[in-house]
Amino acid sequence: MYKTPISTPSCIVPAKIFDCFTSLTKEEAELLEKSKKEVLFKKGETITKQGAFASHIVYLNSGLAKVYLEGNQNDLILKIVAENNFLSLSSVFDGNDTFIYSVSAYVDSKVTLISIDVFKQLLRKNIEFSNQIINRLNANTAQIYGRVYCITRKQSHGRVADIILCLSENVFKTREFKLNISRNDLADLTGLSSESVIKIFKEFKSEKLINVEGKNIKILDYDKLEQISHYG
Amino acid sequence: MYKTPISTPSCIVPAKIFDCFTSLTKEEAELLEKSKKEVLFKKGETITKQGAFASHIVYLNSGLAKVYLEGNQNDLILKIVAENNFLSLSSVFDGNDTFIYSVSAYVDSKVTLISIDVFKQLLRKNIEFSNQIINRLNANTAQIYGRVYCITRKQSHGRVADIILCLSENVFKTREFKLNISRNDLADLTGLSSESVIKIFKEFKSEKLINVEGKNIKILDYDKLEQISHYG
DNA sequence: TTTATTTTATGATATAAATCAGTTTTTAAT
DNA sequence: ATTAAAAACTGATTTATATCATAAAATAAA
Repeated sequence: MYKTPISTPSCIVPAKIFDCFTSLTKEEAELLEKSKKEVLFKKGETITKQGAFASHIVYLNSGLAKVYLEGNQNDLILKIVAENNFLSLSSVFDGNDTFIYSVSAYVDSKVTLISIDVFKQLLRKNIEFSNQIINRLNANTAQIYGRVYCITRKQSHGRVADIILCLSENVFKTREFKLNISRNDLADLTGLSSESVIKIFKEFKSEKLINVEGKNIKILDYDKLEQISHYG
Repeated sequence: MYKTPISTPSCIVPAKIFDCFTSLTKEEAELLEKSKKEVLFKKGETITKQGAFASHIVYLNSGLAKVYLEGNQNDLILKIVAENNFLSLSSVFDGNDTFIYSVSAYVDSKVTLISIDVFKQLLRKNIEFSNQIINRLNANTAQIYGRVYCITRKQSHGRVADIILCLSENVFKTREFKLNISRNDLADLTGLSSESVIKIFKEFKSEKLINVEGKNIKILDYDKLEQISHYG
């Protein structure tokens, strides 16, 4: 029964107004424009594959995706990424030419691929851009630390409550939403088995904390869930 | 029984030759020199405190420290930091003025405190410096992802093997070393209870994988440990 | 519409690891 | 040198959660 030391939402990197590309000069923007490619990924498709050659920086223009580490039987979802966020920023860094995680689309998603060389050029040229990227990397760090804490220190009920709240607040931004994320993904998101997630959903429902009708979720007792998330 | 998808050492950010300060101009170096403070921390002392106001960037000149999230009863060690590395880089980022984790010294350690304002100025002025920091942040990300995987997907024996190997390879850089890290810290490092760590140490000893005499550890069967770490 | 396949659900059982309650050893303090 | 306190160790017990086996819904495909 600990109080969470971190208030950052653990499932997603908060997407404040973030458009680092506005800081580019006309010239730089043109360079980017020339070298980038927009691609549409369908629901369920793999956008980047762990272990594959990381030739591009991937930016999510619209849609919803999961970033995850692949295991043999279960994956571990590191974060959910919403529109206007990078999907593979950490691949920029020197001496790392493979994707350290996989990304796949939850819904149809529009993605921009930017050549790593061009991206590095921009980082080298434009200090404002570079600083915004630093901020983004740091936001990522805060998010992942929150997640590490959640998964390693909270027990099952707390983790499930955490994810429900995080999805509500940061992804769907309403207390009643259609969860286009499977129970199995919720398991990968909480580090639990899917059976455990389902059982806890049922418990939460019988305790009138949430209402679950198939994929539709409605949060009934926000405060209680928050309590479970913090002390669970 | 999965094969680890990530080969990054999970307990520490690999400390290659890394001295971002060499990229500073004379002028910038002077600015840094004027504003920085060197402080000596004794073994066990707290260097930064989670939740406290983050007024400085902290750089570890010499010594050994742990970066950890505080829980109510158990902490979670995010990483071990060796000399010539930053202890609190993620505090630079805009909109975050508190330390998101605590840092304490394992051995007597020399630390440089750099004003965040000056640090941000340097980031804004010197693009080479800024890029080196980006690299460092990305190395941190790779490390923490490795750790997340280790803690959430491996079971006890694999986690302990992982930590023994990581300490040997990356911290002490020899197969026989004096472990100035308590069993309790090993627990915080593996996400296990200290009793479990002790029992697994004992098992590894009886299986002749390691030799443990109090604080002295010697790795006897490196390959087997690696196997346990990967498939555990 | 029917069939096949995937996802969700449920209860019983197994098990990994925590907790507990001690003892012994080591380290620190007087 | 003696005492106090902290860390390390040990075995017994408990518990949280995974696994297993199987059924019911819900989607997708034919």
